Amino acid sequence: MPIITLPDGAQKTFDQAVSVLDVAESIGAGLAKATVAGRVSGRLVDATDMITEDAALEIITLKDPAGLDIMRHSCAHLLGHALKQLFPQAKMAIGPVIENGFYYDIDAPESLTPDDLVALEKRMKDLAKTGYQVKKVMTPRDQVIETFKAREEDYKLELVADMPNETAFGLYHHEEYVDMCRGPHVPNMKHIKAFKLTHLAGAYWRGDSNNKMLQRIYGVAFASKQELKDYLLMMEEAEKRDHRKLGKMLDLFHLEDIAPGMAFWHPKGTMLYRVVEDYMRQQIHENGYEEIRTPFIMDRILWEKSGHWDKFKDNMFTTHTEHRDYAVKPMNCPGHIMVYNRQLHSYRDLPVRVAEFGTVHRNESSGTLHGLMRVRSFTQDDAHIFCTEDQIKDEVQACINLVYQTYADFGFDKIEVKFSTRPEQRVGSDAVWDQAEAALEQTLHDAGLDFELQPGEGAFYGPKIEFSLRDCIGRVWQCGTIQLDFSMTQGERLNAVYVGQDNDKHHPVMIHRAILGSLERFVGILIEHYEGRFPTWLAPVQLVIAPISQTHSEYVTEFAEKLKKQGFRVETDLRNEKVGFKIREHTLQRVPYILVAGDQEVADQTITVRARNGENLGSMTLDALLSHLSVDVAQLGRNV
RNA sequence: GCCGACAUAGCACAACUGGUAGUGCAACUGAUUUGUAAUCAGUAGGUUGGGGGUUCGAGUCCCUCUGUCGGCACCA
Repeated sequence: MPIITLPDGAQKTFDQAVSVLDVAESIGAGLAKATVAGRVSGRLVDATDMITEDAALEIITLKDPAGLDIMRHSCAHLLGHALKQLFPQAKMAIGPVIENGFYYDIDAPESLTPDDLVALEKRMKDLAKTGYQVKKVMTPRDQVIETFKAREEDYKLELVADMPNETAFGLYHHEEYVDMCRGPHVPNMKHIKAFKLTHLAGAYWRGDSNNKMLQRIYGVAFASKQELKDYLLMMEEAEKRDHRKLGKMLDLFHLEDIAPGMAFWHPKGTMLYRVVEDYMRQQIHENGYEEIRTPFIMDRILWEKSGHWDKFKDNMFTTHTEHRDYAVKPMNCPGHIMVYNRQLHSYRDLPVRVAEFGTVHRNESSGTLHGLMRVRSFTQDDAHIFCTEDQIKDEVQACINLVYQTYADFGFDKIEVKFSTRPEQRVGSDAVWDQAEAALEQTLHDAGLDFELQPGEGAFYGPKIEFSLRDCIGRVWQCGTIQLDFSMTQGERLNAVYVGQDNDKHHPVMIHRAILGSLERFVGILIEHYEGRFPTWLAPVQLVIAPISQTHSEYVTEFAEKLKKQGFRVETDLRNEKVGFKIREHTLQRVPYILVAGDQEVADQTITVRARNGENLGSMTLDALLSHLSVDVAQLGRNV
């Protein structure tokens, strides 16, 4: 006689075991129709699962984020159902839920084409329309194995073998198609109303590059057709923000075959890059760092000592002259230790903070390259802090603060934080790693930051905190990082020392940190974040002045000179064109202000100001314009 | 690196099953002297990513290399 307690506190008593659907039915037919699953005492269950004891029950519909995920997961099964009808030889691997949708990895003898995707989607729609019931059957282990053997589902069999302690598995019967899943799933395919297969890609079985590459079919699914439509429209809009597209359109940079993964920065892109770099330079000078510059190419011996040669040589470019082997630096840390080591340091000197806009080269595998986001040559706003163990917490905290302050100035408020611990390939003892990981994690907790733990993802020399931003279509890119390193300063490595209070020599702890990370990547993210409509302080060209006719050219040129003297980036457009034509062009080039001068302005000694959004700010004197601009520039990227 | 797709003028794109490589914008020349998102006319621009092959004939078919795009693996 289960007593079911609903979220509002209401209780219902039943004579016998009931399913979630039964309870929903008892409340109302509409609710029953909308039910996709249930949450019984906090655990998600299928709508058809029986409740035998007293329980708290939440009925899950598509309005619930969990319901949406369940439907997406079922949509993956629907894909399986359609796929096996059209491609009976395909073997199903895994089909999980991801952000906004799902994918299914399959092993098929033929390569699927975009046309196949269209056909699959149509079959899925047809199948969903029939509104068939999904039957869940908890099936004993040997019977599951028998079922998948008969169906030659080798990958499912591997999955079963992977769970040796399970005695029974949930098999979901979608008419003739059978899939195995922990569930829950929708009870009826009528819940799947709005989906689209988006793209095909390769993916390794179990994410291991030693395994076979399967074909992955990606899809998105939403509760309603409208939401799907909105999503697709949003993605279409988002793609217009692509930094590679805007980089061409706004003449910021280009890439070419002759140097894959290395950007050619054009004058406007270089200006943007420099504004970012100069901002960061000011930040480091205000925060107690000293700027240095170290060589691009150093003897291989150094890299052997630092541990890079051992752990990182596949990604390093090398060169040699006469009888010496060199490597192009993939990181700045060894060079920074060279600078640190030129002096004997007292504990009183610590922390020593050395910073460099360090250009590094890494031989990234070809398939990883991606516009400015993943390149082979990039400049880091890198710094290394040499300090005592007692100083770690304060120094890491200061770095975290600098990250948040900097990102806010650039207009970012959504920052994803990750904490990565010891990888398999590493230097340093476990005791040292214990200490380093504990120190970083404690600081993260003290800073009150939510973070995602990434076990095994740390650098080879130490654990790291990562700060990531998203690009226009939601891909996550690591930007800032704080890494703790107890190893590289040791005697057997690069032997950095300081004289302690006890008059003995000690090895300092080294904190590797970058705020923006790669300037290339950060600028790429900025381009997408602002869709090229940079706030005035960042805009490569802040103002363009156009005369109404050529008789006003001299006035315009003089006006521009005055603005330039005040440090503004201003261009004149003296071309023999109509003002409407020029406005169109400079608007498309996203210039923050377009200034126009004709007879009226020359007579009044003013200029007419048009903002980027098309708003007419009226005629202003030079002084009025300067004060308007100074307010605009001072807010940086905040409130933009 | 792996799977798949793609590569045509500075840019965006055309070119039926193999049969004379085009259009728009930009560029250049000239006219126009312009008041807030495109003034008009003309000119020039290409070893169709590189190499090889099939064919009477290749942008188109095949092989190969390079690069790009979407993922996967990688990401200090």
